[in-house]
Amino acid sequence: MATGSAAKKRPPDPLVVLEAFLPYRLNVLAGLTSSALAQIYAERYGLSIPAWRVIVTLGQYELRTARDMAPDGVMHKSTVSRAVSALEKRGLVVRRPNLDDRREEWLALTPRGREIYEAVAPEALAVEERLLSVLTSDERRALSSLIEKLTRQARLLAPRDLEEGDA
Amino acid sequence: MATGSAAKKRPPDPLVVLEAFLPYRLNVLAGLTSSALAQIYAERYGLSIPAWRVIVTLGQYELRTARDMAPDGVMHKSTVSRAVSALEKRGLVVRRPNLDDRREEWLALTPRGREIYEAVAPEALAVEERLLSVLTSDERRALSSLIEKLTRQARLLAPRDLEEGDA
DNA sequence: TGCTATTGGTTGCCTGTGCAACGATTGAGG
DNA sequence: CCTCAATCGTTGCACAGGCAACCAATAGCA
Repeated sequence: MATGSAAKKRPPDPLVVLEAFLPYRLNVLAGLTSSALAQIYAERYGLSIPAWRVIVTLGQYELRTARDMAPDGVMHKSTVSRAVSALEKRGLVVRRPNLDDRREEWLALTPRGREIYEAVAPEALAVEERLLSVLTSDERRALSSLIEKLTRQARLLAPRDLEEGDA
Repeated sequence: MATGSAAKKRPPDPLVVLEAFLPYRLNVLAGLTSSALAQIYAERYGLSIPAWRVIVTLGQYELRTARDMAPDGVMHKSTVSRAVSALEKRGLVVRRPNLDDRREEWLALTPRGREIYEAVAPEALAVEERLLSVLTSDERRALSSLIEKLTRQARLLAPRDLEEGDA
């Protein structure tokens, strides 16, 4: 009772309503924002998502190793590796050996790489701002907090085998 | 001033801080929730994400065409087509011709398909609930509203060429 | 009735990426 | 010093999925 009309024909009351299902909605939203962004960094600068992330990280930190690009296993080692190779081939990134530990290599933007970074970054921020423009400052703060809480929780539920982990 | 230490060496103040960039955060969150869910429907039932969506949609609507599976271009025609083929081969879905328009076909779950649906759906909902368990009811409502606003806006910014559109 | 445009769905091709195995280097312990 | 385990990064393999060309069926229009 209270479930509305009882047994119209066969469907035993939908268990999952896809359009209301959080993981689905998050995937759709993330996909749409990626599409919006891709218009900038893919179509205009020929960057893939991993490449874009490498560029931004190097723009942010100046000097990093490939390992640092996937802090929490967001990107796979192999994905980073290939993105870096491609960027190196295009002359946007250089590798320099780390003499203290020759297993890893330092990565940095070349001048041309930084040029691109400085061109793309503001445009990307503009897209973000256009996205957020439908929210008030309070809503933005709430959004940020919600994303953080959910991300923390999702990390607990997701399989841990994304490389070693804690400690 | 107020920006902290001024010019340590070269980096001209990071333009984009990846960890604070909304599209990035959304992608990470969506990826993690997908991983958490995949443990259920992939590892335990051998379903891909598209297959899972087809199953859920048919569990919800009982009778749909392949076209209906991608209401807003979230999934590609070809993706749906291949997912349906695979499910048909496994005997979880059947096709029946639509005599009114023989271009399209009706899709429905077989009894075995519905069995799986009824087994997977509650588990998927449980994962969703575990995710949401860190939020209060107020926060859940806020989240839902924020996702909807952002999705609507993102749809405006994303390239429209995902099939025809408006009208 | 014929002719063209549109739509639902399939398939070949190509790219991107996860996985696992590997080589190179380092660190720990006897 | 030597050996074994762990770590950074690369690469071959396989598969998923986007794109575009295509087929079949329908609709619009003369």
